[in-house]
Amino acid sequence: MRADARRNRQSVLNAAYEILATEGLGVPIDEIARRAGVGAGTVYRHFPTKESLIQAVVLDRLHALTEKARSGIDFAEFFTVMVDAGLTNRAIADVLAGGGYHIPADADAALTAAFADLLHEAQQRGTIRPDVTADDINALVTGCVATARHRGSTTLVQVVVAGLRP
Amino acid sequence: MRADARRNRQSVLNAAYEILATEGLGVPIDEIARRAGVGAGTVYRHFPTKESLIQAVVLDRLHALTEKARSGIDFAEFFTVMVDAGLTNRAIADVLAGGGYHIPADADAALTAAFADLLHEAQQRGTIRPDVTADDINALVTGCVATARHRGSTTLVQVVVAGLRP
DNA sequence: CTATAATCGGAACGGTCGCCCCGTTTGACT
DNA sequence: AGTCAAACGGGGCGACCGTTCCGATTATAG
Repeated sequence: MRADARRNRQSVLNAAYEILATEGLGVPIDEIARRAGVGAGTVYRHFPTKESLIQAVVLDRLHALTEKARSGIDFAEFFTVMVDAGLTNRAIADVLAGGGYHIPADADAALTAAFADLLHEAQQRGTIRPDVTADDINALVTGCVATARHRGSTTLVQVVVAGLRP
Repeated sequence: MRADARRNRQSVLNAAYEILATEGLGVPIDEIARRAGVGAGTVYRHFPTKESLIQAVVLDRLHALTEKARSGIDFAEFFTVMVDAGLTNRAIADVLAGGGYHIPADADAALTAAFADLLHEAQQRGTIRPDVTADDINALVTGCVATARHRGSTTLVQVVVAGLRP
């Protein structure tokens, strides 16, 4: 690959990462291009569709979360990790909320599976109610993120964690 | 007011109510007009903006919820009432989720106040944790609605209600 | 019945956004 | 240095949507 192409690709990724984190999935491609100092056409050469760019930016975040879930972390703590991820990165929050764009099945499934395992383990150990599913948790994360965003506090997390006990 | 005007106004209201309930706030005005059997211009004669039409359709629902909150209902039960409202009427869910359109301050405030009173009372009586706010509950309602929509169950409501106890 | 003013309908406007096209530039290899 | 394919960029297209406009229509008063 040509040097300028590689450079531009990286610029686009950096710009996309920053803007998506602060603005969410709604930003126009043109703005990402402008911030990267390239034309919109260049963005589309490297990422054939907006969805693919979003994936490129978001996937490693999801992988990081998956790893974290696999690291023997306490379930309740992992819950706060996910809320933090959504708070820090608006694109992540949008993705977790199921906001429009499609995430490739394998990555999504990997996170879901790791997450489900963690949940299941906690349920076996008796620290988490047996009747909740990974989907439920996802919704709760989304709710916590939404509240925590428009005022400071994260007391909701404690409420939810308390409710998750048997 | 001319008879046909009144008739059309009612048609628009009916159509808007139905479609907003099933599709949410995202439906184009043209579709509401089509369903009402009128032109888009007619819709705009009666409701100068999409927001005003949405208000006309949604406000009495909010008032109904407010009354319910004032009727001495149990707090936990009221929680499920709100979730049901969001499940039955997608527009309500969108509004509760703070989805874009502006609801006039007085109606919003009335619901918020009634809701806050109910919450406060329950907290005085010791059935609800003292450190949650009405905003928190709203987020939880939204989360519950989201989950309950894309699969059947409403176990989340029980989780949340359990978590809300001191 | 007729005049007239309110009402109607839907084509058209303006703005936004994802995506494509193509004339121009530029990096890399000889 | 010269060549040329790869990469660039930004104008433009098409779709969508809220809103407006205006010629056609129709209800109603006299």
